[in-house]
Amino acid sequence: MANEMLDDAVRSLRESGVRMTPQRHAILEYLTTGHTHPTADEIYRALEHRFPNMSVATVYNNLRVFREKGIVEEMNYGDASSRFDFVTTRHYHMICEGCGKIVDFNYPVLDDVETVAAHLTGFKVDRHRLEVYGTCPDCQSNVH
Amino acid sequence: MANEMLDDAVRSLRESGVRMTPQRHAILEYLTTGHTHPTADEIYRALEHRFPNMSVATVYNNLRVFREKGIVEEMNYGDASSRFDFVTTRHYHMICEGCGKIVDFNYPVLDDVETVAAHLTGFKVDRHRLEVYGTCPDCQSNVH
DNA sequence: TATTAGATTGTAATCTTTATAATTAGTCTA
DNA sequence: TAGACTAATTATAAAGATTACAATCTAATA
Repeated sequence: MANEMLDDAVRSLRESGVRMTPQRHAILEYLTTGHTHPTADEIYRALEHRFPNMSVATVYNNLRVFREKGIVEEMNYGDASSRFDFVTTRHYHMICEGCGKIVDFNYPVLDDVETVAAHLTGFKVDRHRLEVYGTCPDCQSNVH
Repeated sequence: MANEMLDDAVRSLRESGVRMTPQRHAILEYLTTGHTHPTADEIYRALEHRFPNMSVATVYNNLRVFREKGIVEEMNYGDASSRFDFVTTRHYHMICEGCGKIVDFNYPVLDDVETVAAHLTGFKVDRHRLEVYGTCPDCQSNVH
């Protein structure tokens, strides 16, 4: 369940000395309850009715903390603002060029690419990122 | 040679009704002469001595045109500004998390990922993008 | 060469993100 | 449980990247 993910995240943050505030908890809760790839602004707007005094900076600060702790992944796509994704199992992203919709899909992890890239470039490889772009079913049928 | 790439680009743009201005030509020239993955601002600063009156908007406008025509690829990495890459042969990018350096490397095109992703999501696939992140040799030896 | 639509310029505006200082509030310990 | 310590939040300003827009200019075409 989402609750487990949330509890795990809270525990792991606590263990590394990160304090748990109501705002921070709410952002984590938002990310673990079906809201995938939101922007910072979307999170802010979703929570401002519960925290009328919350600052946008708080959202950004927390997202940075979560990213540094490996709890969320930050992604820059074509559009202006970053999107944030709660890290669960390894997955890749399919992105619609028509409407911007993002859908996760699973695929065997491309370890080989990392090995080859390390060999060719001399870099010490840390991670990789793969995105597929195309047109979602809705946008395909909306062509007129 | 770079000249061929440049000539091809100019021809293909002309054929699709894009006018060739000195500024536009200079931007293309810059992109085809060994300057890989520059930001819009880097292009602007590199050319402003030749075109003292050139506007930043011109650089952005042209990069958008080139992107729409498939002549350059736009990439958003962790840093603030987009980077632009002249499209030649298919290659992927290795990015240093220490200093931001970007190195191209070749790898068999991941057609299979596109096929699988299309099947799993119902999208019509257009293209994909892969980046590997790590630490470049320089940054590895600069750890102290 | 005259025409015309597209391109450029200059500037303002927008949008996202970060910086900063003051205030507030978790967490730890006595 | 109170007090202290320090991190987190808030509010606001600032920075930086990109876009919008109106006026001017110019490449392409006949």
